[in-house]
Formats: sequence, structure tokens, C-alpha cells
Amino acid sequence: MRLSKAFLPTLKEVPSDAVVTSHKLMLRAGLIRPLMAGVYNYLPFGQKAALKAIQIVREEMDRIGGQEVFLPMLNPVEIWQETGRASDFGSEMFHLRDRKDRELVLAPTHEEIICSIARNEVRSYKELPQIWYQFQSKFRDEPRPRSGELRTRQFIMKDSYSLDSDSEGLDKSYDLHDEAYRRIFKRCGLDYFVVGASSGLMGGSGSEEFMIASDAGEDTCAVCDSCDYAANLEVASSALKEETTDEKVIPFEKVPTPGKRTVEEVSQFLGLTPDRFIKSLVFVGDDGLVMVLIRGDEEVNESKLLPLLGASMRPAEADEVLKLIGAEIGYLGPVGLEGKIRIIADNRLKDAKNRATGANENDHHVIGVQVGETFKPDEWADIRTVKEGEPCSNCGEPLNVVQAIELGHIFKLGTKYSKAMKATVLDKDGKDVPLVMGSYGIGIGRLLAAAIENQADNNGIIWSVALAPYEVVIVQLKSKNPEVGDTADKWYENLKEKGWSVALDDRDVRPGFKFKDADLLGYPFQIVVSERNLTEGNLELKRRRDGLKIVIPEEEAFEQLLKWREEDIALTTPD
RNA sequence: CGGGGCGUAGCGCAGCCCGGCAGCGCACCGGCUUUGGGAGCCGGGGGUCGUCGGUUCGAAUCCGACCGCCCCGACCA
Repeated sequence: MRLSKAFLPTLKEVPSDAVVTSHKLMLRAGLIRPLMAGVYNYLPFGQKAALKAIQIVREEMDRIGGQEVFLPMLNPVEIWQETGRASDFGSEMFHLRDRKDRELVLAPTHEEIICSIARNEVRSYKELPQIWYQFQSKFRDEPRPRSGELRTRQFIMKDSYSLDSDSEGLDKSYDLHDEAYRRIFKRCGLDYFVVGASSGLMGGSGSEEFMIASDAGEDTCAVCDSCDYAANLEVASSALKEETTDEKVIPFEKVPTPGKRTVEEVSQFLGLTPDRFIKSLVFVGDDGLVMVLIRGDEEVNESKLLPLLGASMRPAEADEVLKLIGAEIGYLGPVGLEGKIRIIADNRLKDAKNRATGANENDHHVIGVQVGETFKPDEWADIRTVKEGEPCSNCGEPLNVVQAIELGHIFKLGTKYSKAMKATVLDKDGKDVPLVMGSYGIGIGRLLAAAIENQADNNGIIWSVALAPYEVVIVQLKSKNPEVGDTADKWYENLKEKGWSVALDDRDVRPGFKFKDADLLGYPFQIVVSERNLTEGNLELKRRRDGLKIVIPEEEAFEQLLKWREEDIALTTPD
């Protein structure tokens, strides 16, 4: 590409709307421009990088036997009603009507569409396994898009779906994706790690996320440095146990606590530490109100609660609580509510002695609560949020808690969708069985943003050869000596002929401008062609990654460049 | 959806408190000079001051409603 002809609107100043590094740099480097909240235009250089990422993903999906398809983003709402997800997604799904007033949706993902194809076309276990994938715009009306390409309302996703006739088959398809994803992120030069994850609304029996550590990330993960344990905080657990005590039992008593509602207020008022409290929260699940108990100094993990309460889970409203229990939020507790409301307690409260909690009467709490005696919960579960430094459940060493960006997510869906949509095949015994499905996603824009978050400096982006819009730029400095332009042209044509992707900065601007732009754009390599060096028969080469600059005889320059490129590619080659 | 901030030339911003000619820097156009880290000088073009309504002799400025964008939180396949 000759930059004199390129559409490359770079910015010297940082747009005021951008906060995170990748967003600032994608705007400054002219990769993207905003259209509205959470929706971006991809400009030529951004699209170049996206296509490179897409090609890497495509090669790896083909490598595991995936077949590329292209499924509609415009869907009839009925198909989403078959699985109940039209309502599960709620207002996160875009709805629209056609000219005949038929209700349509913009697809946020494609499990339902895959099922609708499979139930019509796939008859026998002999046709399985199948892996179908696509690159497609996904639409999700996020309540709060943010951080540029990290969370958007429309984005390109590689989504794939595996179809098998039994769970052993699913395991294989899942493992193939696991391998493909590791190769993809390695090839993109990303320092990823894999964590156990929540399946959330997707359902199914298991899922893993591919993460990259970054303060810009919206996910929090517990990671063990001593063993391979790593989990999204949504599902992470630790080996922490309630310390057993032989303290003397104090008698059960109701005490007035006028106007004191929060654990902090009541603990101060009663002279107890927050860990001596049982915090009682009320949620609404698929089957009505549920009381959830956790130690006063800890936080309930709503992701862990979701599978226990159902997809419609939400915190209860104040008046719902008042109606059932007769006390306001702040004075709630499990004592005396057995049989009246389902009570789920965190494992850590087992055998807890001498605790304080709400009395279910305004302005009163109770003390001397012996868990298991004063009251018995209906269920025990791990519903707490793991904190930094707690012992790893695998090896006992302290866990680290880190912020991370979710690059990809793989799910074992099982039969949730195939059952709901009657997508079945005949098995070996001639019996109808529902397809056993997996679903697997990578956000392309997020992948690019993560790569930039991971590799950038004060001067701009640092692309790896794998994702760079162009792997090398020829910075042609202006000169009256025609040899400079001729040499730059010659190198441009020669490199292109050798299959390199190359940009020639032949714009009529000053040298400083070109150098700044080259660093901002993040080409892995720069070739500076100037009169000053050329009179000595030299070129200057610069490697963006570490800023290394060398002046080298023109005849030796290509050899050096080739070596640098091979080194760069070696860094992103899977084992 | 709750809290906060913002909306003035393509971009970054000042002016608003205390109402009275709509400004600055960059970018853009023309000219001259300059040419190894985002040039200098001279000249020039570009604005429904987010929208609608109100107060006022007069509104970018004060008041109200709405719209949009960003941040924090809630939420997030």
C-alpha cells in the first residue's frame, strides 16, 4: 500500500472519550471510528488486522475438521421461543418488525439456528460428528458497552458448534476446540491462560474461558502459581474452611438494634466483628423467594447461585420481602423461617457457633445462633466469592486474583437445545436420541483489542507479524536526490513480489511525522530510506518490538529483515 | 436501571459562575521558506454553541424537558 493513496486518519491527540489503551490506540492509529455507543466502523487498517486474525482462526478451525457456514443474523423470533431464550435474553436481544408486522430478532448467537438446520438435515449417528463454524456479526444490546472494542453491541464473532450423538463424542469435539484455541491465541502472540468458567445462561455441563491478564479486563480470575488451577471468580472455590472452635455456647437472645441495618452498623453497635454475623439475602428464583446465607464479612457469588435458583434469578424487591417475612431488609435472618422459605447456606457456615443475624422483626437482631441447632438450612452450597490469598483447593498455596479479558469461551452444551428443539438422530440401536452439542466462541474485535492492550508502549501499537495490517513500512524521506525515491520504490516492489505485506510511506510530509506514524501504527519493522544513509550505500532498519535500530549496507538489509521476521514468527508458532 | 461528567468548527479545548460582536491550538485551502522524531511565517475557508421550549430588550451563558456520548456501579453467553 502506498500511504499517499491510503485512507489512514491517524490522530496526534488522544480522543477524550477513550480511557483504555486499546481504545485510544485503535482510534489514534485510524483502525476504527465510533458510529454510536458500542458500534464501530472498521477503517482499512483495522479491517486488515481483523482479516489477518480471521484467517488464523479459519486455518485452525479447518485443521480440526470444521466446515465454514454463514448463518442469517436476521431471525424469526419463534425459533428463539422454542428454547425459551427469547425471554431469557430479555432486552439484551434486539427486536424488530418486518413490513408484514412479523416479529424478528437480530441473532446474539446461533445455537437455535444450528439446531433448526440439524433437525431437518441430520438423520443418523453415522453423519456425526460435525463441526460447523462461521464469522458473523453478533448483536447484543449490552446494558453498558464500554472500553472501545472490548465490549460492543455489534461485533464479529467466530462461533462454532459441534454435533455428536453421545457425550464421548462431545468430549472429543470439545478437546479439539481446546487445542485449536490454544494454537489460535499462540499464533496471535497472546499470553493467554485457561480458566474454568460459568456456563451462565448457556447451560450445559462445563465450560472454559481463554483469558489474557489485563487491567482493562472485565473478568476476575483466581489463579494458582504453584499448580495449574485457574478459574473465573464466578466459579472459583478455595480450600478455606470454617475454623472449628470449642468456644462456650452463649444463649440465644433477641436484642434491640434500632436503626442499624448493615452488617457494619450492627457489628459496631453490638461490639462484634463482621465475621460473627450471618448475612441473609433474599432472591427470587424460578420457584419463588429464596433466602441465601453467608458469613457477614463475605460476598455472595451470584453466578454460583444461578444454577441453584434458575435463569430468572434476581434480588428480591423490598416489598416482596416485607410481605413474606414481615420485616424490612436489614433485619432478616433464617431463625424461625424453616419451612416458610427455601434457605440455602454457604458451606462455610456449617457448625458455626454463636452467630448474630436478623430477628425478622424491625430494629431487632438475634445473637447466640448455633447453626444446625437454632435453625437448619434446606441446602448447603458453595456460594461465596473467593478472595486473594486463600488456599488453592488443589495444592493449598495462596491464590492470586487477577483482572483479565475473556478472549474465547468453549461450552459443553449437552442436549439443552437439541431437546427443546427436537433435534434428534437415530443411534446404533435405531433409537431417537437428542444431539449432544458444544458451542465455542472467539470475539475478533476483542482479540485485536486484547493484542493491543498486551503489546503497546507510549509511542503506539506493537503488532506481531501475525496480526500487523502490514508487516513492514518503508519510510521514504523526502529528498531532491531521485535515487531515494527510486530505492524506496524498488524495495516496495521487491518485497511485494516476495510475498511480504508492505506499506510505502511516500506521503509529502516531514520525516518526524512519518516516524511518529510508523511507531503509532506499530508495523513490526521499518525500513528508512534517506539520502543521508543512501550516499553511503546504507539503509536503516528498525524493529518496533524493542526499538532496535541498525544502519546496514543495502545488499545485506533483506537478509537481516528476513532474520527478524523469522524470529518474530517463531515467537508465535505453536509447539 | 442508579450515581457522576460532558455536548461550542473535522479533532482537542476555552468562554458559561457574573447574559451584551463565538474564540484558541491542531487539521484543512493558497503562498513562501523548511526537510531525520508530529515545521515556521503570511493569507484564507469552515459554527442552527446537541434539540425543543421558557425567562429576558438581548441567551453558548439563566430555567425546564428531551436526545446523545463517556466513566463508576448494577448487568454481561
